[in-house]
Amino acid sequence: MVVDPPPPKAAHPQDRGAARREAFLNAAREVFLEQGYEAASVNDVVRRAGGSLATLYAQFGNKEGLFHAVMAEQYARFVQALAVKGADHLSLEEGLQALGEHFLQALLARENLAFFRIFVGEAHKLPKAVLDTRSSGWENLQGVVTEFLRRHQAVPDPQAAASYLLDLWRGRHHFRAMTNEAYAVSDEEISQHVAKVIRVVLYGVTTGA
Amino acid sequence: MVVDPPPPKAAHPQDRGAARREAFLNAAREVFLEQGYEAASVNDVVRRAGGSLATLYAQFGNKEGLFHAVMAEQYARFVQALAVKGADHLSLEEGLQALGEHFLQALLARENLAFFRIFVGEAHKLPKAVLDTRSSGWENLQGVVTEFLRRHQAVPDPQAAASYLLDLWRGRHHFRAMTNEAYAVSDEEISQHVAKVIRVVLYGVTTGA
DNA sequence: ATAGCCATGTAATAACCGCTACACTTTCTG
DNA sequence: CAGAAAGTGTAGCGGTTATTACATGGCTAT
Repeated sequence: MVVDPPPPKAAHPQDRGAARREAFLNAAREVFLEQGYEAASVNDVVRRAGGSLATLYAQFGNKEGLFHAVMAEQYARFVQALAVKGADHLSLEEGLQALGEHFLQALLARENLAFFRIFVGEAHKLPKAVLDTRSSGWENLQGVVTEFLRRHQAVPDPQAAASYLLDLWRGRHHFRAMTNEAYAVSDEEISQHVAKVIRVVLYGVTTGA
Repeated sequence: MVVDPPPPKAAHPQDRGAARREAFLNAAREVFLEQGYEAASVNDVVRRAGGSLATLYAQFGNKEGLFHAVMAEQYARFVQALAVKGADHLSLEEGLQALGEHFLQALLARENLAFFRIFVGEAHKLPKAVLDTRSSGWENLQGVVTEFLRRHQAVPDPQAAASYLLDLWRGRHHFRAMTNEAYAVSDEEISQHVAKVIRVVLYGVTTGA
């Protein structure tokens, strides 16, 4: 055996490092999302995650690097939660209803609300890599809704209508939920709100009343 | 002169104290709005305002008290900026246009955007006195728009239509402006956006396209 | 003028912060 | 099994923080 298999070498240390990294990220996510960037303590993260402070600094460089990693991961989760594929075979109203409910549920999920709070307050110190793809999830969803409207030939300007749908779905609850942790919306309320917005956008305010 | 005039005694010290308080509040507003609560330093506030650290603590108790005072004042300013009286004699479209532009200009003003950023991130540590009246400005404006629509008998459900107008006016720009300091909207864009939303809500998506 | 009051300026306290250094143990590799 | 590499624990450094204490100055009223 003069030649070892080139690719499959050093499996364990990578796993070990990845496990440490994941533990750090999980603890850091808790701390950052519930305390904010400035109030969060790196020592507190290590205290919760176990392991050593030195290892954390070896992996993320400094506090800001850890914060960036947490926010990038959290943003990716949110985008993935938004990405929904089904609903193509549904009718116009049923499809929009499914899209809208899924969208609003994601927006109002506790973890994502905490993420948005930090995001709004600390956006100025996030790296461009996160900021540049900032609106990709949103525009992606808007594209899905636009395409759905276009396929059903429901409105003359699908792009504008999709924008109105998303803004109205979000408008009523998102800001209030961000600024008030006790603000709760039941599934029924979400469902009815989504349905009403659909009627208003598709058929005008006279039908929605 | 055995009896001095009871009310008008000690005029100067009150003025002096009020002037000190105002100087502290102005400096604190700058510091808090541009640095956030945690990153802000009380000594920095005193350095900018002049005066003494001891007097600041005598007036506001501690850092949180100073923060509460700043946020309450700033919120009052925002509410007052929203409160617009005129536009009663205007036509339906012209009146809504004036209301919408005024509303969006206030929402997107630099100082108010900074206020919202702190408000979203730090709402959990604001006193109830501020939080309870949190939505009063918004609901007040919604009431004005509702009344305006009702007087013109423009729609069957003025309350719902007013809600849609406000959500759509705000939706497109507010969140983006909060998370991106470089996000700029020209007066023309605001005017056109407001007008388009009015057409959509009043006459449906078919006309707005 | 004298006594009292309040603002001032400055210094000190005590705690916590991010971060680094270092000696030690564990784990993997050749 | 020897040695390299990586993880661990702790202790400490330099700095900043909110907050308090205190000695000093200017003002008002008697």
